[in-house]
Amino acid sequence: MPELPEVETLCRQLRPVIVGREIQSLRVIDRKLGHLPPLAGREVRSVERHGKRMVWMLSDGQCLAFQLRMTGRLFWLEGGETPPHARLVFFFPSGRLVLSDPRRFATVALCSPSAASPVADGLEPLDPKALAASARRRRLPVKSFLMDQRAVAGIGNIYASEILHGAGIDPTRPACSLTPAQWRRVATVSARILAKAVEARGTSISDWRDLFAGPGEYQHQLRVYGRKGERCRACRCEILRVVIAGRSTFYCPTCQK
DNA sequence: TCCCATGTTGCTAA
DNA sequence: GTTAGCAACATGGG
Repeated sequence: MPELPEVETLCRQLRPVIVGREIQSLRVIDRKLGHLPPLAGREVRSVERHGKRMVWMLSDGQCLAFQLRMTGRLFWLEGGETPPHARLVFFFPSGRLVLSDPRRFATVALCSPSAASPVADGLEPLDPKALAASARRRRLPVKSFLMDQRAVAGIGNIYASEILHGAGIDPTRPACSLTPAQWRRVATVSARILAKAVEARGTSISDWRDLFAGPGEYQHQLRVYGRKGERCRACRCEILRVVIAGRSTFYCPTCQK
């Protein structure tokens, strides 16, 4: 599923295509998405992102929030084709935007034009002191802490493993046990990895595709995720897989302490 | 057939 | 209060 870099990729591709354009009509294919208010005739004023959530600001003051969850995808189509698992279609003058979602976990809902979220977004430079402060009483594994959307917005299972490898930190360490220097490493590495993943238009491990159905390229730069039994590119030791809070976690026992 | 899956929420129990 | 564990959501791929 899309994490921050994948959602950011969609936002960047979507802006030139729909910002300033009017939604002509809407077709709800999957009733599980629930009731959507009338949107026809509204113009999309902006496309924003916070963490893994995409938000459209509309000309009537409403905000529409997308949570793609595990398998939600957005595709821009100008021809007549319809992708598999289409759940929702926005008709614009120049084409259609389709929400495709095999597992049907994605949500679309109106939200209030909220003030800035108090949670730092992973693409912004993280403040190591603030990270340390919010982890001060958290004994859960630092990997789970990084994936807690209330701590940092946007980091999911793939990038949590990658960031901790880059920072040289054992993912099972209690969050409260990291030193200030280690939080500085986390802050620096996190911004660098997420930015590089955005540049690469995300990670296509299995079936992530961007707005134009193109694959991302960051899977070629992964250091640990999905590499159980392979060798660490830094020290040649074997990459291990462990389960933390029910999620696959990959790390190098030599590079990460 | 079984196991796995890039997410989130809510419950239970320690 | 915190955390782990589990189920649920629902489907497809290996």
